[in-house]
Amino acid sequence: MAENTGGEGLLFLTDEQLRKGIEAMFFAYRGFTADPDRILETKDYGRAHHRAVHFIHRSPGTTVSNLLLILGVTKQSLNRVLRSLIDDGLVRSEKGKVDARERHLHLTDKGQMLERELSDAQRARMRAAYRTAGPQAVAGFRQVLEAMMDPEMRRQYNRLKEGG
Amino acid sequence: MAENTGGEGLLFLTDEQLRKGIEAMFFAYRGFTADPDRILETKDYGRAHHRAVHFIHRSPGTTVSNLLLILGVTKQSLNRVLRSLIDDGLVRSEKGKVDARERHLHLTDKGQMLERELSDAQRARMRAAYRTAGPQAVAGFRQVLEAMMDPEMRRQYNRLKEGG
DNA sequence: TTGGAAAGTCAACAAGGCTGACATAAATTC
DNA sequence: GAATTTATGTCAGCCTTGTTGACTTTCCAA
Repeated sequence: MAENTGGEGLLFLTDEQLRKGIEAMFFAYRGFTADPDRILETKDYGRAHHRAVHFIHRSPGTTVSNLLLILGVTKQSLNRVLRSLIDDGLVRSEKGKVDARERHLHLTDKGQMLERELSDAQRARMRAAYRTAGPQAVAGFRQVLEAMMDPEMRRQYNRLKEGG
Repeated sequence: MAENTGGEGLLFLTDEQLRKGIEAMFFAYRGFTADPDRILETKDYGRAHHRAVHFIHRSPGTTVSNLLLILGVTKQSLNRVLRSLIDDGLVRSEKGKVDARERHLHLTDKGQMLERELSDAQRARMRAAYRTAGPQAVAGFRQVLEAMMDPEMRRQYNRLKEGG
């Protein structure tokens, strides 16, 4: 079957093409989470912990509210996860100095270690995929993903993208 | 910040680049599931039902074992979902003619209707993203996703890709 | 000083994963 | 033909991670 996904600028969006994209997202996301999941399992954490650790690492000193926005879960759900990370000494929560209602979140050294382990694994897979596909494919990959986001999430993504 | 994701064939895989890819996957997957999730909510189904319906539609007459392979869950987990779909008259389960131990799964008309509704929504978003990003980006998108899959999942994906 | 925002907590619930144990029918092997 | 294996289904119980609702404490700002 001729794929016709080439760069000739034609529209080619058959249902078949779109379905393949949908299934690619499904199977790829499984791969994407597989390595961290294996690590987390050995440590009695889950994906929710990974996400929190990732974004705290990404934006040290971020507040709970901000994290809620990014993760898109309820504070009760996030709190449960943060609670265990704080109790286990991976995350430090500090009262804000300008606004003392806010809690600013940081990874401890122990938290950094877990983050490192998880992101090393995830980056390794991403790196391998990027190498296999090549730079041009990577640019396209990012473009399509970005276009697939909800506008609000795209805002969050771009905010993070430019160091912040 | 110069992005340097262009097509000049150099290696550019900084941790920063990889992190962006990781976050793009995270946020994009949220968008990817958002529309079906909204529809499913109104019908008291979840993502697990969507996945079952999708792959039964995709491979009519598929067996329970095959579905287990593709979805990567336990039979107990799948059974709970199939049970409700069968009881609600969306899926028909038939004893195999050559091997009567197997159950062959089909969508009923009602099941086809739900599948249509869900996939229309998901395709609409995918189509919009593809249009925005352009054909060349789409090819790259698919290449990277494919490279990101576990080998076993890539096999499943390719099996499905070529009608079947 | 009071209203509302930020955060935390308790309780209860649901979806959808998981394991383990067991049942049944049918196919396959010995 | 008997024994074993395979495909499926089901019961029971557990876990994670999401949800809603109610309530409190803290504290900024009008």
